[in-house]
Amino acid sequence: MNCFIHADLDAFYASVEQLDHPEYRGKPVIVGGLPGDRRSVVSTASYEARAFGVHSAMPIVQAYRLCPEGIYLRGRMARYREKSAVVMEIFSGFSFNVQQLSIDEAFLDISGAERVLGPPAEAAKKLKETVHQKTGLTLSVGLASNKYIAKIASGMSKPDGCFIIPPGGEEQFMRSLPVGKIWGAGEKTQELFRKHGFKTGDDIYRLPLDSLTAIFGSAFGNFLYRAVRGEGAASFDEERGSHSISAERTFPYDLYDEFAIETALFDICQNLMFRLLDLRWQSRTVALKIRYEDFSTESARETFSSPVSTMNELYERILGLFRKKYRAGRGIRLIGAGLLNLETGQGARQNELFDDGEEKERRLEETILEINHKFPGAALKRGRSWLAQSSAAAGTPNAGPGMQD
DNA sequence: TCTGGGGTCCTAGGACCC
DNA sequence: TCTGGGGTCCTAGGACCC
Repeated sequence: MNCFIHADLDAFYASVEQLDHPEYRGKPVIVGGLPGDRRSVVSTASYEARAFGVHSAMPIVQAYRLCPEGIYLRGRMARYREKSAVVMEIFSGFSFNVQQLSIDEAFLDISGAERVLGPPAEAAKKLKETVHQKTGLTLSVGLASNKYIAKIASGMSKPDGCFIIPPGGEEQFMRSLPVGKIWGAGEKTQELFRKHGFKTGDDIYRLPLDSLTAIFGSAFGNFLYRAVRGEGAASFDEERGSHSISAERTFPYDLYDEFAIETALFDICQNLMFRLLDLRWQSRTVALKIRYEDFSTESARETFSSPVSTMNELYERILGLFRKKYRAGRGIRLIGAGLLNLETGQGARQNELFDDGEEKERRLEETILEINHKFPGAALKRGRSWLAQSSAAAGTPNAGPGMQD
């Protein structure tokens, strides 16, 4: 009999802050931005803050209106990752098959582990106790015969709870479930549910497959058909196929100046290139994203015959897309770039394809990456002015390294 | 109340080939 | 002399998740 635990840390970022700062305990803590930060949103609100109506993804200015006495923090990702690693390590002690979904949640396959862990309900209880004892954090847990239902169950047990769907009870659970709790159905789909008068899983259960696919499309219609019958989603079990990395920036005020926009793009490309080298992956497809003042969003992408090999090359590819796409005069609130369809670096690089300048360039970048890696405080970067000179000189790096610290 | 950043997956349509 | 069908690769946009 299959048995999965979905374990989810409660109000994770806010809880870590309350642990590290005892004076925050019992008070509304809002992680995501300071009250004056334009265009920031709430990342995590402590349960004390939620009582004021503050929740994730809410603009900070709105949160401040609801809860001016709150403690506002920008957040410390490095610290959260550290705590997360400790928790994931504890999970590994309970299951050989831990599938981490994000920084604060994971599936634990405990099928057939009854002799070691005791009955599943006992295992879940012990897991919560161990995490609390060793980290001070509380955990919400869902237990079911498949991952999809375990995930929904943990959400319904929050905070610090445990919700068990007994084997054989899956279909009944899904049919009585309010559609608002169906995982994977967001705002737009909820609108469709309302339009068709669907209130619970049972309303979906009654429809034949072809009606569901007519309303929701082929993929999601099939998914719903299975979900309300208590069957797990296949997508949780498959290996993730494609990979991509991206970086974007929202400006506090809309940008109109092309030089300023291109400077931001340069920074973003630099960040991307270093991450790409660090991962030792390759990509032939670059992508650009522009969000305008009215929040309308456009994107462009292009696949090249060869992978991106240097920072210079990445920037030129992205810049090419930007100049084709951007209609001058429109205010830009966000600019972003990405590398799609990442492939593993296939052992030896095709160095023979690079000319001398490119090869030197690439090595310089790798050196900078390495220094940044060893001395995280150094923040070594290549200046944009240096790049402009170097590309004008057709790949002959000049002596002045143009690094800023 | 104006709406982050980093991801994944799906859809529809075009180009091209056999 | 008016137009099939399948496969593959690519692009833009959108929905959703944490």
